[in-house]
Amino acid sequence: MLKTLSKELKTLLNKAIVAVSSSSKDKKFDIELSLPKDKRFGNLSTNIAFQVAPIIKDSPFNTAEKIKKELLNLLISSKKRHWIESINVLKPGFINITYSRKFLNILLKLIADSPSKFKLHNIGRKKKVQIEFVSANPTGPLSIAHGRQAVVGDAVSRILKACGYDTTKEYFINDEGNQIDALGKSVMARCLELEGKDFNISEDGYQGEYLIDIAKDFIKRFGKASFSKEHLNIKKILSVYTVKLIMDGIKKDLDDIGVSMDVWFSQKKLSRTDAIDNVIKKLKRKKLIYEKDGAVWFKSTTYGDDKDRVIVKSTGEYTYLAPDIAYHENKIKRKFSKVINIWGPDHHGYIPRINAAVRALGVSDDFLEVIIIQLATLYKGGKHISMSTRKGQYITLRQLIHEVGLDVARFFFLMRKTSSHLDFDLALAKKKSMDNPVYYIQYAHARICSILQKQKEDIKRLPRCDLNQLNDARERALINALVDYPSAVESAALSREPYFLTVYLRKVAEAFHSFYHSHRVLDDDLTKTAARIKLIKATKNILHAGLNLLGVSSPTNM
RNA sequence: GCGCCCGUAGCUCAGUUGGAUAGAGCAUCUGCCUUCUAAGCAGAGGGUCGACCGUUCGAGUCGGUCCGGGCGCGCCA
Repeated sequence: MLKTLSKELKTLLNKAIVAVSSSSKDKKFDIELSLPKDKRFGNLSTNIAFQVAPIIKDSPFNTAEKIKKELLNLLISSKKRHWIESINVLKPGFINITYSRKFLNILLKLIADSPSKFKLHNIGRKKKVQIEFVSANPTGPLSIAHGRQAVVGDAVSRILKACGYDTTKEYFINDEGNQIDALGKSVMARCLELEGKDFNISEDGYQGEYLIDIAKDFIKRFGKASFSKEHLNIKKILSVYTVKLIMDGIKKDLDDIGVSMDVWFSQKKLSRTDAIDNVIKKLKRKKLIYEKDGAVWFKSTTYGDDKDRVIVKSTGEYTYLAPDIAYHENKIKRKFSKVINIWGPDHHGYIPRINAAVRALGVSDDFLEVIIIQLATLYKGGKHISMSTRKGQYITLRQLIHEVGLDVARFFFLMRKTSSHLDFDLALAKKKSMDNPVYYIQYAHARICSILQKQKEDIKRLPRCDLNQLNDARERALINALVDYPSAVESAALSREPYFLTVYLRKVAEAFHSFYHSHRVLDDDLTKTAARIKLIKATKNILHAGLNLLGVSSPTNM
């Protein structure tokens, strides 16, 4: 309904502009109807007069007045005229549109009684979108940084799905290569250590203590005797075994933070096919491959990279780029219309080359989208907690979830723009008080549930609901906040920024708490009660839907 | 040196293709629990938007130069 209305308004505005300025007939204006930052400017606002003013050589304010006049005339013959309360022109030249009471009532009833029909704009149209995220090397437990990537990826996926996209969440497992060999060696060293033999973990090895457990586990299952430094086979088996155990751990960590992947894509399996060789051949045919210094190079500069990249080392081994190009070719073959990669900031230098590769494979510029999630740093009461992966001195994602819980962890990870560093204050996250924005929102939901429960017990029958009863400023503010939901979700979807939703939900919760304190829902006046019950049901549905898109629960009592 | 992110209230941050009086939360201060959850509400104070130029009807937002902070620049993955 909201979409129908805004579409209609845009058409009418365009007609109005043509009427105002006969000269601009061929110029099509991209009219934007945005949510004003303050509700006293109405429900929708447009700055179109600023664009038209220079053309008709009049002030923005006068232009706005002229457009408004035309718009009002056009509206008379529109079926949607009853949905508009007023159109106002304000100071510099904004045109503000306010929904009618009737329209708001229709929306409110819809949200309260059949939220599934209060549709989000179907901007996705079932387009296949793949979101690849986390894809952490299986060399250790997930870090806080991975946690943020996981939660953002998951929330973006939920939000896109809600907007009509067909999403696939995917994890690329880097289960072969030098790092995996180093991992095997490190576990081998731990095994030797456990047997009291000589051992050393090399510079590029992994020193995390979690490997000791894996070593113990391995010895328990396969016995001691098999170990000596010469056993290369054992080392291989050990790598495979370790990767599997670590991946199990990673899957569990993701599960614990509410993230489930649709596809686990193994690099090793990809390597077993001819995919990598084939894709290199394909690039060769396009004359994008050459040899230099004994290595094979990909001419990524053709597509905007600042230097060409090695894909086969002089040793004959692939660099990481080779399987990754093959992986992206695989994504293309799977007919996704868009692929979103979510990476940590340490990978941003990698974007031009993978972009070059994807374009070399012949898909359009906007096929691949890379989102860099800035780091999340942990604080405890203002003190920074430093971390180092290799040395294994860090707080893992698992420990964090254990300390603050899934809901808080997820919400905190989503609270900031992905391009901003995130300060995660453990002390704040653990507080069960109003400082904690998660509880603030969940508390609103729980309060509503409690009132609804009481209403069920106390009042048997409510009179017919008249939503015009909701006439106080706070009630109207709450209604206005509720109807912005589709717009908030859409902003989050298009910008791939779930934090829009966290901000929006806070606003709704605030409007509710404020309403709650100035009005009793269960009033002696049962007509008022009936209307307010409808209002809080609608609020509950919006809070629930929004929290759900973030993967945060909506408790019925707290 | 090059590239990316950031610099807005004491702290953590919003500010949607440039737009209306620069906003929240925390912290500080003042009020509010005999009535549906006080994990709450109402209100107050707090700003040279890092600096300087420029673009224009209009700049926190765009461009340039500089200052400050974080990260990345492998035949690692």
